[in-house]
Amino acid sequence: METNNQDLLIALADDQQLFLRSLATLIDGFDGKKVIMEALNGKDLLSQLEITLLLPHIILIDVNMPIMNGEETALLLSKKYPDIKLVALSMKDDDRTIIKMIKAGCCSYLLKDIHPNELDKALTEINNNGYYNSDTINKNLRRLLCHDEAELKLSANEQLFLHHACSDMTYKEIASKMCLSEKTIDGYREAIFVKLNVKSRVGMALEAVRLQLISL
Amino acid sequence: METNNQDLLIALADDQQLFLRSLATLIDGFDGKKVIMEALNGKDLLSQLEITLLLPHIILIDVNMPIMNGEETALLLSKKYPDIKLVALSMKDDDRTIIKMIKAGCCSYLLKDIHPNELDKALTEINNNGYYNSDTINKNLRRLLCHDEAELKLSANEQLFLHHACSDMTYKEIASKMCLSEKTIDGYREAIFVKLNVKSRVGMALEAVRLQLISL
DNA sequence: TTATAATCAGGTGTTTTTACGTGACTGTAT
DNA sequence: ATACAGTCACGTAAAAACACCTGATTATAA
Repeated sequence: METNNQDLLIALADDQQLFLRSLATLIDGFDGKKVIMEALNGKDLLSQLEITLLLPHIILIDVNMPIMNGEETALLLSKKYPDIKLVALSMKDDDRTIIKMIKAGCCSYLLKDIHPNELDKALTEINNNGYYNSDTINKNLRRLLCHDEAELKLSANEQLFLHHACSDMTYKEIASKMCLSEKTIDGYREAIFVKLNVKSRVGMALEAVRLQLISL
Repeated sequence: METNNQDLLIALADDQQLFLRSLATLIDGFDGKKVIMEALNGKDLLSQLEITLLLPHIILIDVNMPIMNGEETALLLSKKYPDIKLVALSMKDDDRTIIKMIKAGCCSYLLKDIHPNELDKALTEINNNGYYNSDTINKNLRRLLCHDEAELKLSANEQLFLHHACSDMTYKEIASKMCLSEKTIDGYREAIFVKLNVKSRVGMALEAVRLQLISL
């Protein structure tokens, strides 16, 4: 692999192989930009970074990956390689995800349906200024950061309960599976009803899916 | 745009612009293959086809698109342009979606996480043989086509009920909203429980989301 | 130390959901 | 005409879900 001293070096992490390889091809076509690393998940990316002699300047990280997702990956990377600029890449532009990735150390959040020209521009700006935010994301950012404290916090047990609750199991069965009293389970239920602002188990389950607290 | 007489001409439809353009770049790099059309949705694709003088040999269609989704698009295309080979492109490999797209006229179903080499091979084979199916899809195909008749059929009222059931409303409220007896509603519930093979309203709601009978 | 919050657990009673059986009324295909 | 599938409706009883209350324990902060 030939690289120029002047090149802006990029690493990619995305579980969709076709997109990953395509994007690499596209970026290699950009002026002065070179993809030096392609990973299929966060773990893959980290192990590649450990053995490489040539670190990238910018890493594009898909938010939804198996094995190690975007948030975990970004958190680890921002600690271990604070000089590398991290960019979140996602299909969705929901508030919570954006906040999550920014807090995890990303200096930008790009949607997968942007135009290649904007990506090119974004990479250049991130290299020059250290950040880039698309208009659509930007206009919400202040509001997002203000509401940051209103974020949803579930305890470990509440999260586990929520997962079990998104099934055909009864609360009794869940209590038994979690080795807790039915009444404790009932407490979790009430707490989550309030936090998610719902009035029934169905509402809770669907809201959990919407907020991506659980995946289908 | 320069094309060679020998080139295999490809059209693409995908709502994620970055993927669309990247994929085009990738495919253009394949030997003897040329992307001559890129559309962001089914409607866009159809209107481009109507005004073009140069029809593609193969069209890659994303299953999930806004405005006009993959299934509708494939159905229309296979009627209007029976000579063009249609290929479904999707992130998910769930049975129902595959069946849907094959029935809509696609001669192949490819996952977005395949390796570029396999895509290249697939395109060549589709041009030569008229079809291509990846191993993972292929091994299920016979089973899928057998179970085809077991497809899910909900009456209009059952569908409406299902939508209402995916909310915080009680069955009583749903009955009132649908101007039906609670007992009738109860009948819908039982029928859908059997059809979706679930044992509770939560299971029903989540399964409905999984099967994309309802959207969030 | 006291206060504060988080977690776990129990009690009581109501409402909702679920299971199962029955029958009437359509339309329509044989 | 008969048989069949689909829709709507009612009844009963048990199980599950929900609301609102209390108190014990533990950890952490003021």
